[in-house]
Amino acid sequence: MISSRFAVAVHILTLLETGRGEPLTSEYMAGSVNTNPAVVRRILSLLARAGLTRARMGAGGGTLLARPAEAITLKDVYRAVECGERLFALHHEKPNPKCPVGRNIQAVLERATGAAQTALEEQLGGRTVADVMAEVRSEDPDLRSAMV
Amino acid sequence: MISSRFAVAVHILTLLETGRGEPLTSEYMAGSVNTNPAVVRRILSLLARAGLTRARMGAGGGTLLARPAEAITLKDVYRAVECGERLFALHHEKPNPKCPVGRNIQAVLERATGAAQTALEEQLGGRTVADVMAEVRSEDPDLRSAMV
DNA sequence: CAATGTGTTACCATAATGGTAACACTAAGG
DNA sequence: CCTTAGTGTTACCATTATGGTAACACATTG
Repeated sequence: MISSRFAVAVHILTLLETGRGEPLTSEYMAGSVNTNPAVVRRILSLLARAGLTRARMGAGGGTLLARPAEAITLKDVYRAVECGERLFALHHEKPNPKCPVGRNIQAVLERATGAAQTALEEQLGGRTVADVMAEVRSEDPDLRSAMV
Repeated sequence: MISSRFAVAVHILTLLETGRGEPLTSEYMAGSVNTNPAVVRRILSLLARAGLTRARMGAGGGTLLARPAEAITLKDVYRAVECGERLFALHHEKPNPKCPVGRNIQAVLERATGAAQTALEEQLGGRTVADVMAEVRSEDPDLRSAMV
C-alpha cells in the first residue's frame, strides 16, 4: 500500500493554497492533519526538495507554495514523496536462472508493472492541487479559509 | 510498495501455463521462484480463492490453472493477491473536522486515488498470463519447457 | 538577545512481509 | 491397508517501513 505520506502531502499543499501568500507553520498544519509537527516537516522536506514548496526560516516564518497550485499535479506530489521508487516489488531473491521462466520473468514483469505505474501517474498528472482545492470547496460550500 | 506477492503470483501462473495440463508441485515452483514451498502455497491459496487455480490433492497432485491463460489478466492476479485492498493509504488519524480542508480532504482524496487505482487496474487488465508467457518466450527464443 | 520557526537526527512501537517448520488431511498405488 | 507424496494452514521469527515523539542546531525577526 502506498504510504499515507501522499495523502498528507496533498493535504498540506491544499492548506498552503488556502494561505494565499502567508507562510503557514508546521504546527498549524499539524493541527489540521492531526499529527505531529515533525511529521509535517519531514514531508515538507521532501516537497521542498522536489521544488514544490519553499520555506521561510526564522520567527514569523513557515512554508509557501513554490509555484501556483494550478502548476502542481498530484503526479508531482506522488513522485516527490515516493522519491521515484518503483511501485511494484519484484522477487526478493533472484529467480532460478536455470528455469526458462525464472530466467526471463523479471524483464517481462518490469515492462508490465512499469506500464501500470505509468498509467497511474498519468491519471494523477491530470489533477492539480488547484483542482483538489476546488473539490474541497464544493464539498463544503460555506467554507472559511481558517480553522475555528 | 506493492508486495512481491504479485510478481511471484504472475511467475507461478506462468509456470503453470508451461505445465500444459500436468499439475506442478509447490516444491517445483519454489525451485524456480527461489523461495520456500510454503510461500508458494500461501500465494496459491489466494489464487485458488480467486478461482484462478485449482489444486489436486494427494500423491501425484499439484496445481493447475483453473481456466485458460488467455482468460487470466494481470488485473485478476493483482486483485487476487491484494485481496481488494485500497492502493493508497489515507491519513492514520482522522484530520481535524474543525478545519475546512481537514473536514473534506479525505472525500476528495478517495476520488482521486480511486481514479488512479482504476487506471492502474485497467492497464493490468489489458495483459494476460498468455501474453506474459509469450513475452517470456520471446525474451529467450530457444526456450525449453522444463528446468534443467 | 529572546522568541519563534525550520531542518534534521535519533529512537520507539507497530504493522506488514517473507522465510521456516510443523502438522492435519487427502489421494494414489503398491 | 499402508506408505508415499502432495496440499492447506497455522504459528513463529527476523527484517523492514512507517509514523509518532523528543531533542537540538540553526535562522530570522524585532
